[in-house]
Amino acid sequence: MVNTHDHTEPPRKRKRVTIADIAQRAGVTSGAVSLAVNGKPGVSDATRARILDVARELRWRPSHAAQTLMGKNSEAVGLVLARPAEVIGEEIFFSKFIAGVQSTLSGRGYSLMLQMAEDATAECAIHQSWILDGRVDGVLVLDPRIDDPRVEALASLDHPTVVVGGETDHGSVRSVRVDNAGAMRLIMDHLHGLGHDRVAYITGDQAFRHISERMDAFAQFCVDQGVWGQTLAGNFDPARAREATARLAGAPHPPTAIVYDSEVMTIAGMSTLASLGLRVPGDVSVLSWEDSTTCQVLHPTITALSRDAVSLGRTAAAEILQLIAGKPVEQGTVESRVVHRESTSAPES
Amino acid sequence: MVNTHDHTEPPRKRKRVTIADIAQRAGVTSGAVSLAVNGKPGVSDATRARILDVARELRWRPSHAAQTLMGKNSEAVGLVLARPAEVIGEEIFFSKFIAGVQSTLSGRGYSLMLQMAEDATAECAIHQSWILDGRVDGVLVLDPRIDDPRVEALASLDHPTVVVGGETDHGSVRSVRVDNAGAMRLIMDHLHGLGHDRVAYITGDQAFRHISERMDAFAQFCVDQGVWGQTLAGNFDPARAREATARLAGAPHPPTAIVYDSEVMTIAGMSTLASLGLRVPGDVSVLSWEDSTTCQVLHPTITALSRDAVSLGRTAAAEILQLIAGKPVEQGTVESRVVHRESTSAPES
DNA sequence: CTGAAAGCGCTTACAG
DNA sequence: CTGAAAGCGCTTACAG
Repeated sequence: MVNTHDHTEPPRKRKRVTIADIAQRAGVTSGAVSLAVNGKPGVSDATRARILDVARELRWRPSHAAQTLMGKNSEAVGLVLARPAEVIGEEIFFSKFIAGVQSTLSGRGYSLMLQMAEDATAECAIHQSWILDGRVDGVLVLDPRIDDPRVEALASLDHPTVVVGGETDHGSVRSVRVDNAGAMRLIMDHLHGLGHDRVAYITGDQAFRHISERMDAFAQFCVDQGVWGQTLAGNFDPARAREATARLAGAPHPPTAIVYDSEVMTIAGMSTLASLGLRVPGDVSVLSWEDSTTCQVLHPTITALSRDAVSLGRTAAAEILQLIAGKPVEQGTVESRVVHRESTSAPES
Repeated sequence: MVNTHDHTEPPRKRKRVTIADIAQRAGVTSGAVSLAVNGKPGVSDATRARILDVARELRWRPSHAAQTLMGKNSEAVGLVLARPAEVIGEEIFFSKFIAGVQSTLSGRGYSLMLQMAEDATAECAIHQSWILDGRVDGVLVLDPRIDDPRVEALASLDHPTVVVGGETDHGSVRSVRVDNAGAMRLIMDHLHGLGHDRVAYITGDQAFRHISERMDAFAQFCVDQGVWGQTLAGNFDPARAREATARLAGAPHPPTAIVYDSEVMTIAGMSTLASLGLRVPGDVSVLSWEDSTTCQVLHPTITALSRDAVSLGRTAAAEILQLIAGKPVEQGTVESRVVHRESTSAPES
């Protein structure tokens, strides 16, 4: 018996539906289909309706690759994280920021391209290849360092770029202004207002521009207001925050308040104080430069600077979207405020 | 005076360097260039060397769009998060998982496409468009729900898919096995071993498969070992965890140990206990199903199930990469262990 | 309003 | 080993 199936096509991947298929079925040319599906003038309403019907029926979807080849936007924004996986996994800031970026992007149908890099050089290389490949329409740069090479490199590519936490407006580069100095003044006003005049500040990595801005503002405030201010340079490492805290607590004349640069550092510091038998806020007030659920539920609850990383992300996303669309950028400002909770009070002595 | 600049070209975007440019400059055809730069046979070593030199000199980079149009892989993996931005910003699991995925992906030059979605239906739509657009080579699905529609939908697309936290191997769909039942047994062994026989479990959202697996294992253990076990269904909301904790604490015969399904819930519960004047672990032991720096630095430090979300992410990424490469998938298992800290001890009574 | 054609930047048979 | 050509799926002038 002859196998009549010998001549059937091999079961190759079901072929993609193209505008040519639609054109054939609708009895027009592929050019007409292109105009119709893109809502451009050049086809009659009747023809357009017929073409759209066929497209729907065939479940056609435009080929993203072909469209990009013709110069269409990729509808994606790039973000490279140049920090170790462990830090990104711990610091609540990153997930909040990304969540904020996402919520704005998703609303407009944009995706986020995310990658991690060893250092700023690798980060640049990734941004560059994404941009040259047309895989992203713009990129977001986080936490510029002092004399950051990335800003320069990206400016020379002349593509939409938004820097978060630096004041670099430069060619096609815009930035989300984060008023670190102002936020530090809010913090110091809060503590000074409560009556503290011996304040310590345990910092993150001062190679970052935002950290150095905070340090400057701290020093400035102390000088202006006659507050005894002690800065202990850290690097976001909780172990180091613990040491610094212990050193301060053991000093002959310890501070009455301590400010920490991150949530993780704050928690580490508080537990150190507790283990040394010091009461918060009775013996020393504590303030965190990052708010979180943990700050709200810990005992005592922690007074924190709420700069709202989620809306920082939203703002950055909104700016890059405007830049991509070629609209004038409404430079967003992210508000910070001090949320007063149990961990700060007037000094007892 | 005649403006000699009238005839200069407008300063349009500097044109892309293509293989045609290389071909012309090297005196060959573009076909030859393609073979040369892709390391394929068909050109002599001398020609190849010359072509590569020119390509380097012209700083040529292949057009990603043109390559995908010809069927090349996109070198990106997709992940859609179907949870509210607030939850993603708070739960440490997500950032750890993403960090883990990234660290494996980046090592192989892959990027992550990330997007947030309202619900599972929207998530499916995004995955589908990414896959059909050829923007991703495979997708990762997190936390399958009971009777999850996503798995079925993705299986029908016949593209590499890895489900994290479900046991669904099905067509082109693989899964990272997370032994929730076994982990719950570890937890209960720990508590039972300390002498607890009245244990409460405050859960996350039981619509998730992984939560329901944990609940089943909890009930099973209690029945088998004669432990009085009380499950209070929650939904990851710290406020709800707080209520549940207060209710338990106020019961006529309260539990001697409480297990929480997430870090945020645990912290909320601990602070509730503290505000009710109950000591941890003196009056009640506390155990968290998610480990973090916070668990390590809180006072008391929190006994936690360390399932290592970072390596879960790494494993998932490794599997999807194998699936994409068409290699047999070595199904990874993520180990869990109970890290014993201060918040659990033998019951005092 | 509609059709026929060129082109985006690459890859891949097919001849020489 | 090398050249000339077709094709991937779209968009966009350019004629009718």
